[in-house]
Amino acid sequence: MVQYDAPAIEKKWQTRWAEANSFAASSDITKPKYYVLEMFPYPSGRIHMGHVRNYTLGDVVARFRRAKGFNVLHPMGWDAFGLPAENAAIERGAHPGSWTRENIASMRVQLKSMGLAYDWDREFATCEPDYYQHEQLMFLKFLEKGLAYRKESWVNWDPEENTVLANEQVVDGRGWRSGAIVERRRLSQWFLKITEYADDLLASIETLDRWPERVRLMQHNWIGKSEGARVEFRLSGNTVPLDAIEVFTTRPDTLFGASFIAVAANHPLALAVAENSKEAVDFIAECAKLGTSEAAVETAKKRGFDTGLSVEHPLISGKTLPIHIANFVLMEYGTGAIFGCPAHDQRDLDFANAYNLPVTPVVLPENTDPTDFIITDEAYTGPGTLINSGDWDGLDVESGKQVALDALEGLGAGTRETTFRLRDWGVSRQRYWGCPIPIIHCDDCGAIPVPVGNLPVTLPEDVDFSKPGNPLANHPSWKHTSCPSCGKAAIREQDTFDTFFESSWYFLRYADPKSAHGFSREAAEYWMPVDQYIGGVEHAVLHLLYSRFFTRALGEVGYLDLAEPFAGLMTQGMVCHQTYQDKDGKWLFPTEVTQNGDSWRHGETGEAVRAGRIEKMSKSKRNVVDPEIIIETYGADTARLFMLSDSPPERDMEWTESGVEGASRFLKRIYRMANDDSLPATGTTPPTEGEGIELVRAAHKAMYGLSQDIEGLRFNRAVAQLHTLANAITDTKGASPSITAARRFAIETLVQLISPLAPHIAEEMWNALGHQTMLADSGWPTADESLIADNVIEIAVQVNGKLRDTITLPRDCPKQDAEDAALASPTIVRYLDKQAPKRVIVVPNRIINVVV
RNA sequence: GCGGGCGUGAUGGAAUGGUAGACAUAACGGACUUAAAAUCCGUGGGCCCUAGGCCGUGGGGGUUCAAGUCCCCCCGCCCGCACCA
Repeated sequence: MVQYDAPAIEKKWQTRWAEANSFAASSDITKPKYYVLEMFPYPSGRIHMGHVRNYTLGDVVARFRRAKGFNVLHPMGWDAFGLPAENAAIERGAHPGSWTRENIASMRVQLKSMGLAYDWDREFATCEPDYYQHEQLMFLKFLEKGLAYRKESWVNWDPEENTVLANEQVVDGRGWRSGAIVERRRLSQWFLKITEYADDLLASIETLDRWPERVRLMQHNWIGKSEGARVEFRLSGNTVPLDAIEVFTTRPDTLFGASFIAVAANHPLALAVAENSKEAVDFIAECAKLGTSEAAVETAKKRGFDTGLSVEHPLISGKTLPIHIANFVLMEYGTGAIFGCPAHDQRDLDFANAYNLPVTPVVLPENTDPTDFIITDEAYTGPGTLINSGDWDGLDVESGKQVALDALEGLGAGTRETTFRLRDWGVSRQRYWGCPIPIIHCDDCGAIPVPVGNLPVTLPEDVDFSKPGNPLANHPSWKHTSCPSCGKAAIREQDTFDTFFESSWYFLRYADPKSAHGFSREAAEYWMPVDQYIGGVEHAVLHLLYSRFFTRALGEVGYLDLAEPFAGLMTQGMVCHQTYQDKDGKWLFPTEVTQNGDSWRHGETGEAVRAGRIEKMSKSKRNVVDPEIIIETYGADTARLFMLSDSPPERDMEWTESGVEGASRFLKRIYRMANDDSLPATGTTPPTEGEGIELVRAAHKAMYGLSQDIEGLRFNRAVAQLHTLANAITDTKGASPSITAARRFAIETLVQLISPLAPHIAEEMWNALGHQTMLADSGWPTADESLIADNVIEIAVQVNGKLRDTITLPRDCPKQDAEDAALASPTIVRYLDKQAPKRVIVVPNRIINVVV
């Protein structure tokens, strides 16, 4: 009996594929292409199960398409800039560059052990000047076209570390490392004008028909187009150097219900008030501690500061509204000021209740008595008719909006306006490990682009992480240079790009990774768009939206002509595992725990262990399984097969030991089938009739079903097809020539069908079955559709929608015959109880429903 | 707070509005074995259990000949929110 030796088999075929360069994309652009891409990894040092899942999914698609005759591009590389490298530098003294490159080297070995069909010749790392120099040029071209600009913006500032913090580094308002209270600070930063494309990015979501609906919705909401009005409220006094406040609203219909004006803490009016008020200064400082994230701002308790100033209501003469500075108004959205209508906006109501401001309902829900309609702590945001609104009374909300807009425009107090929630993309980061922004600051000439001939601006290698702050700013010489315009001494920009910059065009680089121009137009236009992009749903908005923007911006500056970068998108779910804690609440690794029936014990101490919830694998909860150990123990094919079984790819999956065992057992089982000495010789023709025919049909059904399932990315069902075929092979007993010929055919089919999922064992079995050619080069079997459909079908018969009997009928039999057969069934006759059926519904080949 | 998703046997899941639970995992029974593992065969939603029947897709309502699937309301859990990638 041949033993299934996964490590030996996997090593053998990985070497063969590499020697034959089996998975290199061809430059023959006359062939139909297929571009499969998985989101490239950050080189953290070791692969985790999320990677295994992601790359297995992509590999199945790549191998399947290749077998079907496509010229497949399936590349891999490294998203190599980022914060963890700097943390390693601070915590362990490692240089970000060497730390990253070592991580890449070890992860590459791990990835290769998975047997992924990558074209490794196209690999690159974004931290190398050979990559990032191109984006420096792209940035300068954006700048020329006005797609990049500089403005002041807010950052989280850690006063102890003298550094800018990412939102994730702010924990409960404090710096994660220092514990110091984080402040908001204004810095001058570079922005890309993504808002220029807001309408196009929104409208084109329609064309992304192979994207998950939820991602399209998220992008839609993120862009957040809202139509409304800009309304001017004139100040009634003149104690500040401003005569009016501009407010953006989507609800001009509720203007009569306005009871206050609220401005952002960094609104010009707030700053003007602060010049003469200590309390205002304190309140603004308080708001600055909130952090910069939207979630922090919106979940914070609504607080405000009454400036003592007021504005005139534009429609009600003599009425004034107080102006507050409020912590829930964002300067980045709209005009940084709102009018509060507490009755019909929850935030405004919370605020009004806290500060005793009046609440006037102006929209009455249908079928409600105005005298009973009182707003206490729940705002009414639904439809209705206007009340308490002068001439507008009786209008419905929608027409009220139009009438309000006309009125405001007539009075010169407001204009129709469309705003987007989408903000321009701030790309400046005050960090070392990123692509330097190619700008030189001159006292006389201002911000001057580095001349194209002087690119790339490379990072200095000798940096010091022991001092607080940005090492690029602390570097003794790197920043000093001369102004390209006037020649005087000048200073380099010390900020680097957001790492989303690199990932916004890497898919283009793969098309032509050695190009001196980033990528060539021809290669990009042949390979793009990516036919199937696969990655985590956490990228549903930012990375995908930035890439869509980049594609447009690069088109604008002449790099290519492409509507959308990713034609098909699949977002995979997370890999989860049960969590375990000991009696002290300390998290335990699954390898430390042994299960005994329903209870768990610590493997060494024998102490009882509490098995907790199934959660996303994370280092902090220790519920992780190391892919390397799984691959060593069971083999990559087992790991891959288990990843694909059971859970649909877009859903979260649970990693279980028994599941891995099950996948391993299945592979061993089919390995035995393929090594069966009693099979007839290679090339034996399968029977076309007689006793083996049912097994042949089962093989064709599997070919058809599995191909459909892979095309539809339903890999769990594809695995079920394989099980069903394997079971059919096992169930077919007998040794007649017809049966053994059918069995060989079914086993060969099974081997071909499993090859995209478990490629190494498939090659080995193909070889054992007597084939000299590599399975990877053997094409894809096509089902004979005449063998798929059964000739007789079991059809359910319902009485009043309840299943009462099943009858067997020939396929596609006439409706009347089906009805007669159903009504002749003794069971049905009994249910009819001698009454004539009222109605009989016959759905051919499916169901018959008798209505009594 | 806003936005998005998910909820079906003990478990992961399957099901163009048409026989709910394909396929697998755990469990149980049997065969083989001195024994165990492996392997093979079988049982496998719940209840009343007699042919048979009743109830079942988070909860409640509705549309339909027919609802896991469509519509409305509610509950629970998970994810994202612009400097993590």
